[in-house]
Amino acid sequence: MVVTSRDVAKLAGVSQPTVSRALRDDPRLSAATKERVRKSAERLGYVPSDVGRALSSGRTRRIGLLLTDLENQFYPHIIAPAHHQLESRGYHLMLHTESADNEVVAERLISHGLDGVILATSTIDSVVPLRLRDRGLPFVYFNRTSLGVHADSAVVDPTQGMEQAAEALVDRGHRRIAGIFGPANTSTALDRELALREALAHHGISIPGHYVHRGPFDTATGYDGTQQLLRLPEPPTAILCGNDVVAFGALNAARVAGVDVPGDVSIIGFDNLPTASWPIIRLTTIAYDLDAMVRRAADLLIQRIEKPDLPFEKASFPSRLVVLDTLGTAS
Amino acid sequence: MVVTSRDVAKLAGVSQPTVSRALRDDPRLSAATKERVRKSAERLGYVPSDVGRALSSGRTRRIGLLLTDLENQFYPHIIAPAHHQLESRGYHLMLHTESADNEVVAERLISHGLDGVILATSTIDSVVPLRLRDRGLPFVYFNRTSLGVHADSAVVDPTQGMEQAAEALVDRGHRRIAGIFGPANTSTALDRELALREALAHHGISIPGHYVHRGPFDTATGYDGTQQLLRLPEPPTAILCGNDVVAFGALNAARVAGVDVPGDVSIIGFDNLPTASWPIIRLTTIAYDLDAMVRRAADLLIQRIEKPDLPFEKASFPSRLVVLDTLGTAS
DNA sequence: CTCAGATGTGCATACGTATGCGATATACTA
DNA sequence: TAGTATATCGCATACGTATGCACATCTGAG
Repeated sequence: MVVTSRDVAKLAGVSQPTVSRALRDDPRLSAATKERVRKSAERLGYVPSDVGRALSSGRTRRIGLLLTDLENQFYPHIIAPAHHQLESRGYHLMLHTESADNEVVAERLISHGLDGVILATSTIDSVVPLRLRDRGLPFVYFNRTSLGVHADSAVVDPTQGMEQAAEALVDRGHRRIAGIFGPANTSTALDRELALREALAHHGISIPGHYVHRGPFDTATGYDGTQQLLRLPEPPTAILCGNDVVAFGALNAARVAGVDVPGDVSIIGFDNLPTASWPIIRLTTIAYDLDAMVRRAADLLIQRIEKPDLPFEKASFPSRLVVLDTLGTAS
Repeated sequence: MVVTSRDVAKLAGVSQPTVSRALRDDPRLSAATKERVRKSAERLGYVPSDVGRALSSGRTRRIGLLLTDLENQFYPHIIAPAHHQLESRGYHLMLHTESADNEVVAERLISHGLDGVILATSTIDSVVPLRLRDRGLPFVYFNRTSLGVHADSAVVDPTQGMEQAAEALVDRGHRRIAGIFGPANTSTALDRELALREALAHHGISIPGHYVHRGPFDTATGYDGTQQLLRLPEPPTAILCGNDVVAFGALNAARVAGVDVPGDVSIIGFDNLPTASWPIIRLTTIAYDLDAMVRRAADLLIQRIEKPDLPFEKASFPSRLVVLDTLGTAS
């Protein structure tokens, strides 16, 4: 039914191993033989089976990208650069979207025979990294890291961005500043909150408890948090959001509440998604080089796969404030 | 190094095939043996190798989803339902994002040993369907279809939605109606354009050539097209866009041009993406049940895989107009 | 003319699992 | 008690490719 290397071998008058070697351009074979094999392969429409290859070689050249919540606008933007970087280095991307982070997911990743995994939605208490480590399956943290299991990582350093944001806010007279952060079990949420608090502290400002909301990195979190903040007797004049998607929710809540942005309240995001700079949105946000970060994560993982004994590396990417229309002076 | 079924067999004091059967709950084995094997497997942390399983059984239970351009807001929304539907039927989703549609892509799909493929970004002249058919690899068209190769498909019927849009426009006094459609080599672009033209014809309206733009289903197409339309000596009072993403671009162009929506021009999209109903956007658009369509595509493909001889089926999903804020009366 | 070295190819086997079929033991029937 | 059916499991092998090693052929030097 399906054409195998044996069929090609028969047609070319060589052995099956010779077909294998010829198509992978083994230097020990003569040019004439290679050519003959190639011709035969093409004539039969032969396509090597990755499954056979994987079983025999013990490597699949496939790398998993573990995500939750692809509907979140953030994640799709890491797929294309990851795909390209991996392809350019001879690996294939295999996307796994799982809503949970548990033993089943870990088993699934292991059973697929991946050469490595990029973890993009780890929580600090994820179980997946533990299982992968036990199994000896290489992985890299992207964006978020986990506690307990050390590994290579590519992350954002929110410090500079938050310092610039704090300064920009203070310069415009803001003192009542609120934060709608991500889930408390993610490293990104914690890092950003800490960076913001430290930056504000330099200006003698702190964020009181009733100005703090936390939740998943989605629009609902931004919407609900903003709705509640705007109802306070003394609402904040600025809201810093855990990421752009949260900020979009905040913009929506402000619109529904009839509150002008940035006239009545300023809103700042994080990630600088393409959507943020749409003319109908023009969100002020904190930017970093997402593509470079993705490529770095891919490279770190491949390095780990090919040279397992190197020390772990943490690649940190700087951030900066991008001022568009949702930042104004305090009323 | 890695635990195999043989290791489990040795520990449980049975043969390797017995391990295979026990873990897949073969009714021929005694409950006692199964239990003993399960215990041993757990103790060793055994995870069956998909690679070995695939080679032996000839099936991977993996289904590919072929996409281009994941950065387009539309595509991420089909991944989650596809994933869930396939998992519920014992298959795994493997995402393939390719920028092109060519022989290389087809070979890649074939070599991966997939059991089937969902084609979500076919053009009418795609080569992939040809190769898959030649290879006997089952596939289903999602959303877009291709000419030449017949197969199962799940698509939108734009007729009702376009009729409702035409009526809504005419009722509001619109006569100068423009269209920014998708690429001329996609079935969706053609279907929608045709449906719109027919619907308008019922009201005695036609779309003149200078009111028509075409391009990829992205924001740039909507932006550029709208920019040009608004510059015309007699600009249209309404613009119907090939999909929501194009419409977002149109909204952006109107904003930059200082043109009020819907005061000066009405804009209508297609797809009803979550973003379309954001309070800061509130795009009037044509909706359909995207999730159901995805699930149907998955089911059709699985049916094709498991019962290859059934006649091809075309699942068509109705559409309807959702009126929000970007539709107004003609000025 | 012989032999070391280089070059090119085949043989045997391994990878991990699934499955047809046969073997053994047990239960049941007449 | 013999024979048949049933339950339970192992043996042998297949799946498609890669790779260590042996073998054969050829080249060129001494």
